[in-house]
Amino acid sequence: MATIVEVASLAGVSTSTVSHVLNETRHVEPETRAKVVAAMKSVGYRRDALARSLRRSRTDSIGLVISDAGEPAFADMVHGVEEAAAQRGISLLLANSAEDPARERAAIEALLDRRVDGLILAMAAGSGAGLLARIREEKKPLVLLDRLADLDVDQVGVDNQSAVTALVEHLTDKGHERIMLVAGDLRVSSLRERYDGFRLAMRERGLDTPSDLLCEGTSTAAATFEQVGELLRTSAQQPTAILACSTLLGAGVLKAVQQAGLLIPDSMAFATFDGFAYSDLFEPQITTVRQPAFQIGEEAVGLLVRRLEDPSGATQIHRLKSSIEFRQSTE
Amino acid sequence: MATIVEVASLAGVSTSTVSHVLNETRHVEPETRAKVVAAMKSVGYRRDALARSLRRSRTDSIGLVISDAGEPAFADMVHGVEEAAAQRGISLLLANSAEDPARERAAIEALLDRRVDGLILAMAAGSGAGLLARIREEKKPLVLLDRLADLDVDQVGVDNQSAVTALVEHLTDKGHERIMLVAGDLRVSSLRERYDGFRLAMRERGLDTPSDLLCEGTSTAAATFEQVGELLRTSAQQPTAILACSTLLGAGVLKAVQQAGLLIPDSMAFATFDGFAYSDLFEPQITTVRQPAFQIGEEAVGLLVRRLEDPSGATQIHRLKSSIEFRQSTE
DNA sequence: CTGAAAGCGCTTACAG
DNA sequence: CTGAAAGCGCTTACAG
Repeated sequence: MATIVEVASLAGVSTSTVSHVLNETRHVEPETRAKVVAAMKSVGYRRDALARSLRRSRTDSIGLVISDAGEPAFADMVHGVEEAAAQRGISLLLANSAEDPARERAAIEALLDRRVDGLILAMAAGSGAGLLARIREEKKPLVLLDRLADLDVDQVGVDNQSAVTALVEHLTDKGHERIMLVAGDLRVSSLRERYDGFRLAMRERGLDTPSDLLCEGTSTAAATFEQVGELLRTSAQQPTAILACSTLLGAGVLKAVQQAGLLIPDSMAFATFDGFAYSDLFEPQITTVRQPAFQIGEEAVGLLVRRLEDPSGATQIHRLKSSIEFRQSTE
Repeated sequence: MATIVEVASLAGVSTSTVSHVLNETRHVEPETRAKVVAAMKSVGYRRDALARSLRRSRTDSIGLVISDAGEPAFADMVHGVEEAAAQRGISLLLANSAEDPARERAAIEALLDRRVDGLILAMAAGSGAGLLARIREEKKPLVLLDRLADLDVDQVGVDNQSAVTALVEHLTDKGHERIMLVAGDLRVSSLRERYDGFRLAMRERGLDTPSDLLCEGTSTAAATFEQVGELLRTSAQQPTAILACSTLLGAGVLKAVQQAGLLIPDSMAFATFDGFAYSDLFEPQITTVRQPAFQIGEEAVGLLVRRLEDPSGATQIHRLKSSIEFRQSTE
């Protein structure tokens, strides 16, 4: 690998000059510049971003730690982050915590070691408050993604409250009063928000949800299948509708409903958050809350970049609007 | 950020010693070590991976450039790469070319600037041979992912030939002779292999596929929908089965089939490569070739690491086996 | 068993 | 308009 020194000596100039033509950071006489450019060409010069970063103490890279690379919504967010970063000439370091706080911690430490300019984080379900304190301690710009926290930190997510309210309104309008909520792991803030929003919206309509219509704590499709199946078999008050709070939970519910021999929508209405890819091609067609996952990712980069430019600006918390696709499953 | 110098002076030792306790790279007296460790704790020392990389001329990072972050199979491969890299303490730099050779080139240049130890690449459809030559020129270890090339480079993909042969065998056994192939962009090597494999397998069974049963060149679901719809409307010899070579193509086909008022499998058999997530929950249930995408990703990291350890070893080309899920759509 | 010092490849005040 | 030189934070022969 050729270095700036070789280029300089070949061109008969100082390394300062080479650096300045490289960065267009001070005027260089056209002839001098031409010699430098020619020298760079001839040795196949490529600037070492590491050395540059070391000297400038910024890396033009950011770290993204997501909690569950399996969920399609997260895949779209990663996609959005990548796109927005690339547009700005920022490199993306990706890590997946797989909902494991220990892996999450390790990933973040590795990212900090690499001196990323900032972090975007979708926290693992069980991760403690210590983690964020640690990042703050390092004074590293941080944006929370999808899973928000009640803290003074930049964040981007979706408006879970209003989405779940709209869904409850839709279902109650259709005459449903016994709605089962399949909520998932309530340590995940987005799921907690959907859960709380659901109960609030129900109460506002004078409806109370008995505990055997609240299925929470599962975090795999298989476990959800089991638990929902059990509830459908044993519950004194059978639901007329089921609402799942993520793709994975929805998959478990669908399987349980099918096994119970229930038909959607005739014997059971069903709606889910996030939903399935290309689902309009298949039966049953399912009412789905779509979060703008790609844009959430883009927005996270936007916030992070803003923060890098203005470290002391006011904290921003963005909640993008979900859209609801009303389909046959709740007809 | 505390540096090794501060730690050294606080502990009353040289920076050499600090470095050696950090890396456990030579014996240090227990007492000395204790002082160093205490000093590191007290200043909250964190090693600068950049400086370390610069000095050692290796970064313990790899770059992954994929061609289409939208396809679920690629999402799984990324997932596998991330997992395998993390296990080895390697950081992952992710970029998406979105099938655009210019973006691909830019991404690779950025990665090379960052001195990644190696590259994993799923080439964009239209990317020229120059790209690989360029990487070879830089003597950067490279593994080709999913989209293989007829070159002396480490590669991991799937055995498209045998998968498509099995599918053709399955369909012809069911009595299908007029099978439409929806092949996609034939500049993509995996799609080319499926196309060639299909024609070969058909010929071996004494079947010739007329050109109006060969749909190729589309690379979006929308374009595929249009083109397949057109063929279904105009073709002299209507197919009794359709085979799609990717998820995206399959989505276009399904829509066209539905619009044509054809029922799967009664009036049209259908099978696809890659397939849809959770598709066993929905109707119609579709015969699908599943590639082990996650393992392909893991394997790519394995090959790359092997190459880093043994730069002059023999080139390895791994083709993992796909599995075929036979479902109702081809009954 | 430990330290002094060179050097990785850049950027950037400072000087002329 | 350009150059000499310090310094970013490490690792690692070399020496004792």
